[in-house]
Amino acid sequence: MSVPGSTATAAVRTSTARVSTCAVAVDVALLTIRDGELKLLLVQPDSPELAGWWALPGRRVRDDESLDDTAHRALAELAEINAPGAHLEQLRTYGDPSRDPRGRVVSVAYLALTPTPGDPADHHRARFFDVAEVGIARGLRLAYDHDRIVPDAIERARSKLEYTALATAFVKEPFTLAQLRRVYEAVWGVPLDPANFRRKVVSTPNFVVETDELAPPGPEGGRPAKRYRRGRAIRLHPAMLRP
Amino acid sequence: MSVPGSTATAAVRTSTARVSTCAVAVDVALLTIRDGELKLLLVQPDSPELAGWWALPGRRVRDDESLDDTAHRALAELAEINAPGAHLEQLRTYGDPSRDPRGRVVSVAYLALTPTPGDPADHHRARFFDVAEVGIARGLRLAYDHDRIVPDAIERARSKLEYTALATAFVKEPFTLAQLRRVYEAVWGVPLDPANFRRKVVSTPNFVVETDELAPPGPEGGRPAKRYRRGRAIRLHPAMLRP
DNA sequence: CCAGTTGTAGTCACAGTGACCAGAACCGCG
DNA sequence: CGCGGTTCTGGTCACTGTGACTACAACTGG
Repeated sequence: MSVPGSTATAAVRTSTARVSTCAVAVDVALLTIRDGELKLLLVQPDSPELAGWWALPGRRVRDDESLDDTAHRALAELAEINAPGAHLEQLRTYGDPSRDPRGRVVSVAYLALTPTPGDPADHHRARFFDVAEVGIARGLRLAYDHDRIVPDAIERARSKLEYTALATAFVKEPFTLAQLRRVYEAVWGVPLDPANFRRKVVSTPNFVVETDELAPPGPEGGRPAKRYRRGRAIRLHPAMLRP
Repeated sequence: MSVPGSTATAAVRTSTARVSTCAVAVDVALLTIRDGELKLLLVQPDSPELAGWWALPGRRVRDDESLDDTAHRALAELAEINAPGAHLEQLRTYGDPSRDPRGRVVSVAYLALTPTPGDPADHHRARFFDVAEVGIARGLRLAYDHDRIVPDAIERARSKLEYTALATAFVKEPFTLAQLRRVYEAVWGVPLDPANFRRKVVSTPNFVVETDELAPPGPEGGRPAKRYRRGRAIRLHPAMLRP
């Protein structure tokens, strides 16, 4: 029951002995949508012994830097992605003592969502991968414990689409409801009925706000679609449950 | 747009310079239900300059210790609570550079839920507080940034009761549906209709499993209630939304 | 036995949703 | 120009889940 090596009386003393100052890092799982598919940003680590492996962009935390700043810096330095407006939220912290073979590193994982960036990430050592590829780990080797972080990030995104207005973080403003629907379809991996989706979105208060603009039809033709902007709603009431 | 003091070329080098190894701590927000009210465990910090203040039980992470182990150790050492079966989950990590005046400490906050423990926590420097007291911070001084962690913990518990079977973590097995209902009422702070609550719980697959035992009526009398055990469901489909 | 309390079962109206269908507004082509 | 093909938008209908409520069951103490 009780923890070995400690007693209640010893606990009263200020505990500075036997306490390590481990390194703290931030790893970012950046998701975006490209070609109608959900994509994950991965980079090749610096370490020569990890050649051929891929990893989430991550940086160690500097002493004067907030965790959010470290996340932004990791994206900027490792993938040249500067998106100060991107949605960024903590996922969870991975602190297993053996997760990094080079020593004790506690990693704060972040989830980032952006509209498709202008392809600056395909430079040097950063690429977007289809999440289906990563999920089955088909030949793709993920470094450290990032194969545990990635599924958590994807599941977080999938579930947050249900009860928050987070889907709008994937599209540039203004957007059509079809674009927003394709976000849900890509993240959830299921087709949705356009009419029911529309009814649900416009009936949810402050999810999106209508503009008077029209979007030109795509290459397939079709009726022009109204353009919308993000509403001020954070949570959706009631939620939009996946089928 | 770009991060000051860093360039893309500098990023390729292995970055060991300018990186701090900050201290990592775990703080635990333990919630339980006593006298029909939601209670939060707080302790008096060791530091003499924090006399009169209260804080979440927290410990620094040792180098061979997982974060979960540190959370259990914090509860054991600071409040003599040894509950290996208690529900424990990460809340989020607080890493603002100025959150601890004594230096850079990154804190991984945990949420813990237990059935009412046998009052061992009222010893030396640990007490349960009504969350209403803490919420309004009525004369209660919370150390560090724990006044930010506590509302996050309470809100997490409230929302997780909606879409997970977590309410059963607050009651000892076997339990009656009235006990389970009082969990929801205490955490959400609203009364629920007994009949509708019952219909909802038993119709949700694998939320609870019926036994053939009966619980004796309480001091107010009344019909004996059937006893139930936790089902194997983790998530509730559909969710039990708060009114 | 009776009033009070709690647990359990059922009824009714209503909101939200999935599965459709139909029309509106564009496209390219003959 | 008409016409089929496509997408967007509005509507109907059946069904589910829920809130409000009533009724009954099974115990208590006086």
